[in-house]
Amino acid sequence: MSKSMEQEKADANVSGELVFRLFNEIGIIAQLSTTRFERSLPYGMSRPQFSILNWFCRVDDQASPSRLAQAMEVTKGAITNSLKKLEAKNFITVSPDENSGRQKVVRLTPEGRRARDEAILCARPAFEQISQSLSAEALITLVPELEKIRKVLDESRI
Amino acid sequence: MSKSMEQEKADANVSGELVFRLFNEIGIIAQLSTTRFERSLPYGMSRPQFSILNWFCRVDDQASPSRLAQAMEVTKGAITNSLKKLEAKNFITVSPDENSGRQKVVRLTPEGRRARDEAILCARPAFEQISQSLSAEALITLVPELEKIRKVLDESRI
DNA sequence: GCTAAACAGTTTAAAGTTAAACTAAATTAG
DNA sequence: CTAATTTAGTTTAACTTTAAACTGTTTAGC
Repeated sequence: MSKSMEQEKADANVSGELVFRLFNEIGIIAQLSTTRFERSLPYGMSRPQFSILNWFCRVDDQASPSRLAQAMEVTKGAITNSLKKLEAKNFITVSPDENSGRQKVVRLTPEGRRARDEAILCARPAFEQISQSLSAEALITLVPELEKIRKVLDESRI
Repeated sequence: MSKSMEQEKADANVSGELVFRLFNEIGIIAQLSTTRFERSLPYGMSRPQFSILNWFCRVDDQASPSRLAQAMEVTKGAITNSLKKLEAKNFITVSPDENSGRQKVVRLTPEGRRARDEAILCARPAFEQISQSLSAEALITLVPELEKIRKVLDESRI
């Protein structure tokens, strides 16, 4: 085996180990931060429910349930469930689509928008401590790298 | 309001927004990578089950269920459930603790160790693609930063 | 020693998720 | 135009997790 091949193999092992650790850390952080985040949310809102409201504020003002399912990366059944909860709280409206009899149109209500803004305010303190113990520079490099990883995973979804 | 105070506030907002995006990305990556990882695992092993086997290989060769619950960051009930599954597959043994009538001792079996090694082999291809589309340098800076965040979250757990 | 508190583990109910079956509507192909 | 396929959304069953109640054991305090 040539020297360069050996080196390549070593690199691969190091990367493999690092990728493994990477996803391990990410899994633990996701678990801990989701728990913390959900506890801080108002109106008995869950993280998936918040994500839907937030999506409407950031991406589009209306969508079909299946589009939301894709955006949230969950099954259609899960979305059906979440939309029922949000509708019961008057945070969204669900109406038939005039252009397609098999689709529905989901829209944010003004109450939903207010609830989302409030949720962000409520969650802020829970994360302020973390933002204090992390340097701004670290965050600035971290976030784009994670976005890249998310995109790779997302585009190569099975 | 003084100039520096204004600047401070702006920094806080930027950090707040970044922290928010950080945990959002982490949540999505965790979801996508966990799905991918679990699909690649052999013996109908779940991620929590794998984590337990992996813990025994990396940290200690025996432990009580409650120590595992703390290490895995899940409730005792969840551990009871996972240990039953692992015991049914003969990947662990659960015996009474001779020194304490209320504790149990969980140990990895040789089959469990083999299953863990096999799981790592099975999972490797699923992550190889990611490790190729990420630079080694990026990984090397990313992982320690995430470890730091995990520790902050972990130490300040509510 | 005895009682109260703390601790380890299990069980239960409630909640949320997935995969798959199902209903209904739209599209495609012949 | 009709039949087959695909698509949208709901429902169901199985599973996992949490929080809380519960059982049994150990430790502390008096």
